[in-house]
Amino acid sequence: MNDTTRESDSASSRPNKHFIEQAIDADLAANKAAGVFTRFPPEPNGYLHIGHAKSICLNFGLAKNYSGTCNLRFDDTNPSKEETEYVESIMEDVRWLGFQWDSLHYASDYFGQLYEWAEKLINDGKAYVCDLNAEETRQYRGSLTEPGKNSPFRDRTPEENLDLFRRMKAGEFPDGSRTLRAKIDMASPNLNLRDPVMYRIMHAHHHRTGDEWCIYPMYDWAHGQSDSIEGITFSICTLEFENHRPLYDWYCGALEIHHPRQIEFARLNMTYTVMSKRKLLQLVKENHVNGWDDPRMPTISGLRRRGYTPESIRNFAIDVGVAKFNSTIDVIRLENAVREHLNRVASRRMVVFDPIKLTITNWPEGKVEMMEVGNNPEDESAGKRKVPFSGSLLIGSDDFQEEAPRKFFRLKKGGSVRLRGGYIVDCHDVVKDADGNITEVLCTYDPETKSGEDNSGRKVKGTIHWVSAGEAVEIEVRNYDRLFSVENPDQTEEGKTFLDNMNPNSLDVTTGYAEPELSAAGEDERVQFERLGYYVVDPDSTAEKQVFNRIVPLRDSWGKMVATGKAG
RNA sequence: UACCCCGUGGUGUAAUUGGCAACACUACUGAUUUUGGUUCAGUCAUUCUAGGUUCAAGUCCUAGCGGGGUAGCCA
Repeated sequence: MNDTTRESDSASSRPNKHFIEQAIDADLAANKAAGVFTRFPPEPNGYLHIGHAKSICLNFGLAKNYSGTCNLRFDDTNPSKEETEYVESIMEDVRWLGFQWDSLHYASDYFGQLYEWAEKLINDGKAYVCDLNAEETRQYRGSLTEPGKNSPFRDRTPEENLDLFRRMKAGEFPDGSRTLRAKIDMASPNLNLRDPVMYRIMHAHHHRTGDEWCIYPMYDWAHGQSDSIEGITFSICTLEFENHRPLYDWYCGALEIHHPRQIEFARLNMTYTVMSKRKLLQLVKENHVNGWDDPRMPTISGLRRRGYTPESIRNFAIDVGVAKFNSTIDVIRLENAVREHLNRVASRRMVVFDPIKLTITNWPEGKVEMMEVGNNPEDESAGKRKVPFSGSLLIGSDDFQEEAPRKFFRLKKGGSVRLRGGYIVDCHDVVKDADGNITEVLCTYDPETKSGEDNSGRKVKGTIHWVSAGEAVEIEVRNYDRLFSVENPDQTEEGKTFLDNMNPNSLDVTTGYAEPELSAAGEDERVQFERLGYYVVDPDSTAEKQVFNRIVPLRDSWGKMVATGKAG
């Protein structure tokens, strides 16, 4: 499959550049930046989700379009939350999305340099060791409307600070007893500038540095400096860091080091899902879903298992745009992106759910005819496959009604329908059980109407899919739906949580009866079940039984007519 | 109630930086169709409000209104 067509992510080919590209163009033109060097800086404390995918596409895309570089850097400054499992999943997800980092880094690689720079700030009188505990620090900080008060330890001499800081590093003090703080302005209207903490004492085991350190840098102290060390020119982050930019700038200025430009954009929000790491973690830990890669999760690993293609996610990321307005994208756009891709590349197969028998009474006893059916009407080069046709077929019970409304174009008693890739059949009778339920539909076929060789001139309103009962292969089908039943799961009534908004019908497991060719589908292969939806082979498949996940259903205008009462 | 950011169709993004409000998606019409899929055509806006500058304002100015963010030793 061609993984690059249709992607208009070349900055030069798109007529209108978004505000970040415009800022980059301006800086490049003014010689304020030597090139476009970006980074994707996740904290390894959870799995990546579709919102991160937007950020990944942005950062790697910018680097690619401007012939720059993009690094992957793990922001691992808080050992109490971070794990190697997450590091590995993140690398896998970035690669799966189709990106390759120019170099791989960890903020923890810079702990030594950060420490040296901290001593420099102490010597310059720009940082001090503070003995206030967490609670006191909070009180001294003031509030949104009131200025803070200077810490009583603010005016220690550089010598005293240096001694104390070295002893902090040496492990002489217990957790939480002291911090190193930047000396900025306790009265600043920007709370981030009220002598922010640079280091806290944490006697914790770090996933990479082990027990080497017992003081760990805060985000603000580590992030910009890491950017600087790597020669990043554009440090792109989400809106909630806007208030941190003055501090980002202050640190680079105080250190007199390479000074990247931080630019903030609005993170992705999407309907019918939650995006916070905390909530995703809760869904996993409390077993509301089957792990991080549950196909209903908005995680990249979940979307991957669901059957989404990297190309469709990249197209989606471009489609939603980049701006500073805090918006919520309709999940339909994500679904459309994968439909658009799969319509072009997925082979069509026939699979019947909830079957009803269709017997062709004028079919030669025991005859099985192999029909040649195109794999993809959108792509002639996809070739054909053979589908067995016989006198004993299965069709979906949805596709038959004994007496049907005028707009019902499927099979009804006394009516006709085209069997996709087969013949036109005419229904003359039904068989019912003792309770009056239809158990079998009796038809005759019209030999003049064979698919591809039909010279009969007959026109029928509808075409339905089918499988030959004798040759049908049973498969397990997992029909997934949205995890939440409301647009904004976070909007809850008093006393309820987002969990109360979960969709109880987000997974429906059923048996499918498939044409034999489907057995050839290998792991990860995506196909369209004709008239139903796009499906992917799930890794739970065994030699005995294939398992398919529904990626997304086809648009269903008949279903919509039924739902809105316009089907009569 | 302090500071910062943001307000353009139902949704999301544009508007050559002061010159006919455009594109995509949804919805609704209709056409085509051996998938009720796909495809094609059409319809859907007092640019948050009020003033001001200007021949001309979505864009500039003033005031207001609305939304989001910020008081972790999280990132």
